[in-house]
Amino acid sequence: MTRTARIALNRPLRRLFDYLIPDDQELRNGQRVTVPFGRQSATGIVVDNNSEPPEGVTLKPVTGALEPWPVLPEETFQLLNWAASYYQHPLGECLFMALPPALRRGRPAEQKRESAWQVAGTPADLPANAHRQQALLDWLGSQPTARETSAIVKAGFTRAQLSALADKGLVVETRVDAEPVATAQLPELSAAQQHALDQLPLPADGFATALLYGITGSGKTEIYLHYLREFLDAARQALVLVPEINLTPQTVARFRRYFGDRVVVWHSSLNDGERLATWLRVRNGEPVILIGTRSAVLLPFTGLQTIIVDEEHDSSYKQGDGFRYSGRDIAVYRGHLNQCPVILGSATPSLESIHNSRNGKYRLVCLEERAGNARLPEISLLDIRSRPLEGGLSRPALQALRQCLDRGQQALVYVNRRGYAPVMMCFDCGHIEECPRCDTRLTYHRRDRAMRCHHCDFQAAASDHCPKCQSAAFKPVGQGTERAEDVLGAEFPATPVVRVDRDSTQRKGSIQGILDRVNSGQPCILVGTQMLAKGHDFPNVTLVVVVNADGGLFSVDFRAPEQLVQTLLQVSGRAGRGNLPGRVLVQTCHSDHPLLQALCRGKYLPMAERLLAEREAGQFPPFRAMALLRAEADTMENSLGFLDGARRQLDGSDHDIELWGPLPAVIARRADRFRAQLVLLAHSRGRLNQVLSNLCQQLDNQRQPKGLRWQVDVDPQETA
DNA sequence: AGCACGCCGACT
DNA sequence: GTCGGCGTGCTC
Repeated sequence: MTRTARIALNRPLRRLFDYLIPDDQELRNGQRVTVPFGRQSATGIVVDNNSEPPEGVTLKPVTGALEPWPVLPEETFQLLNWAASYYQHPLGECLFMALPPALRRGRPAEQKRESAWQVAGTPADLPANAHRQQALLDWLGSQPTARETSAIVKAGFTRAQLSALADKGLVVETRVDAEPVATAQLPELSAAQQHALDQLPLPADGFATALLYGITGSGKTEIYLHYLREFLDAARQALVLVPEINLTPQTVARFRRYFGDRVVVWHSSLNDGERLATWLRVRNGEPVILIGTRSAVLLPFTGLQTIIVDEEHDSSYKQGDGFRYSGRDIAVYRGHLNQCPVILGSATPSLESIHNSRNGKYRLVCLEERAGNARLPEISLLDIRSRPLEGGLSRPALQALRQCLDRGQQALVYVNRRGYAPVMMCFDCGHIEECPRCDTRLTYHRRDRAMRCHHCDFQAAASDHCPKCQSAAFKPVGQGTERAEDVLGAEFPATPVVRVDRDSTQRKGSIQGILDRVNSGQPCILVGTQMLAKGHDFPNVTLVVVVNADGGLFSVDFRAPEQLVQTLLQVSGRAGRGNLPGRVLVQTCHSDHPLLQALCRGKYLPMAERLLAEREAGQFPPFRAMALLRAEADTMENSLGFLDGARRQLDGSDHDIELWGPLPAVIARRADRFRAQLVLLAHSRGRLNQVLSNLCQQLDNQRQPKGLRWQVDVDPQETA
C-alpha cells in the first residue's frame, strides 16, 4: 500500500506537490519535511498526510521529517489554511510565515542554548605556566553568577583556555536560569474601569469578542493587566497585540512589573536567534504573556486562553508586502478556533468593529471616563482663512502656546508631514520640483539640504535658485515638521522645541530618550507627526495645536474621513492626561465642515455612526466585502491591459460582484513603475472569495507581459 | 522563487 | 571558435 502526502513549499506558487511516504515514515499535518524538488532539495510542510495521488505523475519519496512533531500545531495550522484562502495568498508562503527564519531554512528546531560556566568545587591545581587559565579561573570566581561562553570571550579569554580548564574539571557547565522578577501589586481600578472589566467575556465562556471602547486616557492598559491577573490561568498563554509604535520598552516594562518573566516580546527587530528562542517557548506551551506586533498572531500557541488587540483601529495591523493580512481580523478568527475571548481595545474603534458591535458579533464595552483627575480636553476650531500665518501657525495659536508655556506647562504641535516643506516652487516661472521616478513632488529637507521623494528613495541636493530659470524666488511652500520646529524655536527662544518624526528619531536613536526628556516635566514644545499621536502619555501637555486638519477632508479614499477623525481624536487625547485640564486647537480652512464640527463635540461614537451611515448609503465596507486587484508594470498600458483582461474574465460571472475600473492609482507612477487597480465589491463574502480564487487560478495560468506584477488585496486599507 | 535549458554578441 | 546575456519553463 503506497501512501502519498501533499506538501507545501515556501515558494510563491498557488499549488502543492505530492510525494510518496516511505513505508517506515509516519507523517502528521503541520510537520516539516525535506523533499527533493527539481534538482535541489527543499524544506516543506505536510498539508495532507493522506492525499490522493495525482494521475500521470511519477512521485518522488519524501526524504525525511526534520522532527517527529508538527512545527505547526493543529489550531495554528487551521488558522493559516483559513488565512491563505481568505487572503488568496499561496498556502506555502503563509505556512512558512509562521516559522522563524531558522526553521524556514531547514535548521533544527532546537535552541543552541549557550553554555555558562562556573568554578568547580575542586581546589585549583594548575601548572605554573598556565597564566591565562589561572586568570580566567580567578575572573570566573569573581563573577556573581555563572557566565556564558560569549561573555568569557568578551572578557579577553579564549575558548581553548576555557576548554583546558573544563578538561581538568576546574570549571563546570551550568545553566543560567532567568532570575525571577518580583511582581508588584496592581494599582486599584477606578469604579468605571472596574465596571468595564466586569463586562468583558471570560475565558470560561469560550469564544466571544469584546470591543472595549475606552476614551483616550481612560486606562485601558490597566484593564488588560487586571484582566490577565484575574482570569489568565498560571499554565496558559495570552497574546497581546500592539501596533509597532506602541511596543516600547516602557510598555513591556509595565507588563513585566506585574507578570515578571512570563512576559515575552515579539517584534521586527528581534534577531534570528531571539526569534527561534521565543518561537520555541511558545510552541512548547510555556505559559507566556506574549506582547507582539502583527506577526505575533501567527505564533504556534498551544495553550492560548486570551487575546487582546490594543489600538485595534490602527492601520499598521494591515500592512506590509506579500501576505497582506489584518492582524486584528486573524486574531478574532484565532479566538474562534481556540474558543477563547478576544478583546479589541481602542479610543477610536474602526467602523468595522463598531458595525460588528451593532450587529451583535462583538460585545461593546464602554469606558467614557478618564482615569484619575484627568478630564477630556476641550477641542475648538480655528479658521485660518485669510489670517496671517507664521510658518503655518496663526496668531491665536501662537498666543495660546505662549500662555501654556507661561503657566509652566508643555504643548504639542501636530504637523502631518515631515521635512521642512512638502513643495519647492519658483515664484517667477512656476516651476515645482518633482521626483524623476514618481508622480510626486519632492519634499524639502532643510536640515540636510536635500530634496527627497517620500515614495521612493530618490534624493538630490537642494538648491537656492530655481533649476529651471535660475530665479532666486525659489521658495518652500506648505508646512513640515522642520519648519514648524524653526518657527517655534524663533518665537519661543527660551523654550526647548523637540521634534519627533521618522527623521529625528532615526538619527537620535529611539523615540524613548526624547520622550523621557519630555516627561521630566520642564516646559517645552513637542513638534511631530503621527508618531506623537499614538498611545503616549505626556502628563504635562495641556495644549495641542493641529497645524492643518484639512488633508483628509476631501480625499478620494473612502476611509479618509474615518482616519482623519481617528488621528485628530488620538492626537487631541495627548492633552490633559495629568491633573491639569487640556485644550486642543485645530487650524482649518473649513471650520463649517460637519465632520470637524462634530469633532468639537468630542464624542467619537456619534461621529462613527454618521460615517457608518455614509458607508451604508454608498454600500462600502463593512456593508459589502471589498477586494482590489492591483497591477504594476513598466508602462501604464501593460497595467491597464492586464486589469482589462481580468475584468473581461470576471464580467457576468457573478451578478453579486460589482467592478470598478480598472483605473490608474492616484500616484500612477512610483519608482518608475506604473500602477493601476480594479475594485471588486460583493454583498456575499463567500461569493467574492470564490470569484477571487477562480480569478487567481486563471491569471496564474496566463502568461503576462514582461515586468508585470499583480496581487490581490482583500479588505484593502486604502483604495488610492 | 530557484534553476535549468536555450539561442545570439564580444573575447582568448 | 567559446563565455555569457537573461528569456521561458518546470518543479510532485
